[in-house]
Amino acid sequence: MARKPRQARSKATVNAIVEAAFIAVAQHGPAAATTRQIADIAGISVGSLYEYFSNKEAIFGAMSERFVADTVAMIQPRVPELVRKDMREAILDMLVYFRAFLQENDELYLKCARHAFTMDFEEYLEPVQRLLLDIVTQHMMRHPETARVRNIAAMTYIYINGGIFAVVRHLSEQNPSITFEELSQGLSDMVGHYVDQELALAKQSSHNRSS
Amino acid sequence: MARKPRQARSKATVNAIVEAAFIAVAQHGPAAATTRQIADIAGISVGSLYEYFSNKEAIFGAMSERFVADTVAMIQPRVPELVRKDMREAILDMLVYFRAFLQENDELYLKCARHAFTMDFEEYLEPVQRLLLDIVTQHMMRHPETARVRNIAAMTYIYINGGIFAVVRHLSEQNPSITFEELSQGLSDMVGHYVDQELALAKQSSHNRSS
Amino acid sequence: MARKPRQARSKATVNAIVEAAFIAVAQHGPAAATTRQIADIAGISVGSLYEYFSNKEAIFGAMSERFVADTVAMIQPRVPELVRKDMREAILDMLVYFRAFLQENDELYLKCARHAFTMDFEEYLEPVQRLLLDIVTQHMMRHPETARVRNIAAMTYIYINGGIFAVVRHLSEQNPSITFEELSQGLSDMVGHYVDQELALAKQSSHNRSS
Amino acid sequence: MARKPRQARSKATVNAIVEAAFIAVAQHGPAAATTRQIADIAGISVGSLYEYFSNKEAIFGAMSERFVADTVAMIQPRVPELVRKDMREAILDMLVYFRAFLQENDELYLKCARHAFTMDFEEYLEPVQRLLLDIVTQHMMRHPETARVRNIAAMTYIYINGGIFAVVRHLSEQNPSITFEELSQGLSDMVGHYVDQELALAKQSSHNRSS
DNA sequence: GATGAATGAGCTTTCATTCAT
DNA sequence: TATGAATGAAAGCTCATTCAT
Repeated sequence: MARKPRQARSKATVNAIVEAAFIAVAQHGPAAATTRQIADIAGISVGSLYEYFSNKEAIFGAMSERFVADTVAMIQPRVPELVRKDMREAILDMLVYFRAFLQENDELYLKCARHAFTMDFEEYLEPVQRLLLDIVTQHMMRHPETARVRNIAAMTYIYINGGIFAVVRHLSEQNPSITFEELSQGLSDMVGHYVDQELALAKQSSHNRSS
Repeated sequence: MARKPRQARSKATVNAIVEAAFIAVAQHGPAAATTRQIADIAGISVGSLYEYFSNKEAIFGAMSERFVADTVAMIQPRVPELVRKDMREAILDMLVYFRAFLQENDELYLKCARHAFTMDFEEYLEPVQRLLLDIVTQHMMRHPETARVRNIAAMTYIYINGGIFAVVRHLSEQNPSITFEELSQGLSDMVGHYVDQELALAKQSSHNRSS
Repeated sequence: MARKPRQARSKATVNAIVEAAFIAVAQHGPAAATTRQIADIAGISVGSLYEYFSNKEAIFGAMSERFVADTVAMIQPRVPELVRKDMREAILDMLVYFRAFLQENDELYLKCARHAFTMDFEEYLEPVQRLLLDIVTQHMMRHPETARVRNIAAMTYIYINGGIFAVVRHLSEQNPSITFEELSQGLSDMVGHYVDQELALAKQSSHNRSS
Repeated sequence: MARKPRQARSKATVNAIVEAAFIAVAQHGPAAATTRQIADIAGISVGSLYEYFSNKEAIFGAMSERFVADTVAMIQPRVPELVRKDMREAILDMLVYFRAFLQENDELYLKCARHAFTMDFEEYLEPVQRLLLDIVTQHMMRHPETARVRNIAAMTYIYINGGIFAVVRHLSEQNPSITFEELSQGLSDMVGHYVDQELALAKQSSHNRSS
């Protein structure tokens, strides 16, 4: 069982371990990353590693939490700016931010994200989902006309899951068949057009009803 | 004399191994599935297993190929029917087919697909992409007006990657926040609306140009 | 989980492992005896050891069974001879047999027995208890007068537990304060005198009652 | 100035460590009891523990000494009373005292004693032996007729070793085949009858000789 | 070809012991 | 003196791979 060392130094060590774990997983994948590697990269002994985490699984858990926290921290401060923008532009911006985030530190997060779908880290993803739903909600309040769009929940689900996966996959590919600009433009237009079309249909249907 | 029989038996054994591997991976995940388990399920010895595959990795490779081949074999015969249909309906049909495919044999493929994003099976995905692009192309030839839609490559890319992932994830979830019908309707509308909107924009722009 | 190899060779290997375990435990005690040591002594690899036993505990279990089986096998053929003899002589004989048994193979069993009280091998001891009780019963049938002795169960309990322990301890001591002859004579007389006294009391009491 | 207090505190800490060790061993057995546990239970740091004991082994040694000292301290004050009593009664009393001693503090000593036969604590047992021999000697001086009993040393050896072991084993059993009363009565009678029989034989033999 | 017992490197995890603070 | 984080040797156990039969 992991002892609970105090405060300052301990926090730094926990940090170092989690960072080392990201590096090890990026290099070898989660199955092949060993506790020894992680300890070595973190510059500590295996014994110390187990002072801070009760087992390998716990390290992976901390990685997920960290990844999610960093993702949220990256998007959070940009929310006000995003909700003010036009939807297509907001999505494009987010995709660009997301790409930069994944490519930081020699693509550390990107390399891990490739494997992340294996780890049961989906349970940790909830804060990200909540944040994105929050953005959608705020955006809708500022652009009330979009409230008429049907099936918002499904669209958000598709966009979050499919969008994230498509981006991660694209950035991981050696020779992608399309450019990142085409991809992000496509995602942005797919959502944008969908909303426009829904609004057109809504207007038309209300017109029909009133006539 | 008996030259074929030997090859036939070989093929049958290879088949049995790959099927056993699917079962083992579905049960324990790719990292925890052992060669012993696979051999046992296949009803052969570990020694024989290595007669047909040079190592565990090779089995995973064969699984990817098989998965892709089966996917293609499932869609292929329905292509004529699909390209004849309205786009939204065609997509809905494909999603239903895909779901049935993943859920066959006690969700054998679904359970494997959850982990599949780890294995470097993406490189094998190309035949599926080609098939879907082929469907799109054929569809466009039968519905020439859609030829004006821009960015077809990107849309297909997004749809294939995002769509597949969203479906696999959705089917794997215990308590999905949306129903499969909402998901498939969403995916179908997202593409359908996108195309409609593109066509509307195209018409409008050609109108502008001609005036 | 321990595979179950077949027949001949496997039986020999299992034997070798158990014997190696006795040697290792005799040398280092059960807590300090490692699977590596056992495998080395048995002349096999650690991997093989786990082909035959699912874990260290299982090896200890097999040791207990083996020890008990050997003990029974040593006494069993002498039962007819023992039950025919006078009680004191029978006990002396058994103690001499038991000593020889413990001192076989460079005191292999003796060295292990010292630690045996730790391992929960008491549950395996039942066959030995049953055998000794059987001897007592047979003896009583041949010497019907002893049937009047009270508290046979308690005496047997004390003799088995206390006697075995006293002998093991004595043989383990560097400088025992008494000789083995004194010890065995003492045990034999303790039981013999007890029975004689009980019979004397019984006779006297029946005499009193009849008068 | 403050010279004693330091020693006093030292002594108190050593005491706390030994008591903690008893608790840890009772809970987990000697092999599984860790220095960390012992330090935690003692309310000190591992570092301090090594200030007072050079290693784990030394703690076990102190436990043995303490156990023996406590045993002696328990019997010592009752010696005058015991030597005055009839032998059978004296033995019964001692067994009852011993049981109470083992069952004190939620069976702390009993739980440890089960494992004690492993630790080389036998070398420390000598003071107990000396005490019991002393009791026997004093008893004989008060009951001079018993001086004719042969083999006193062997009887004492058997009684101490066999008796202690039988009692510890009995108290540890879930479903003992005999009651504690039967056991203690048996032990007391075994010794009592032995002595009576010896005296009878001695009288008879002296009679024979004188005639 | 088929077998499966044998291998042993290598994994996760524990814990007695040390030593800078 | 007291602390407890750090250490790392060493334990139990697994499993991909080989090879004698």
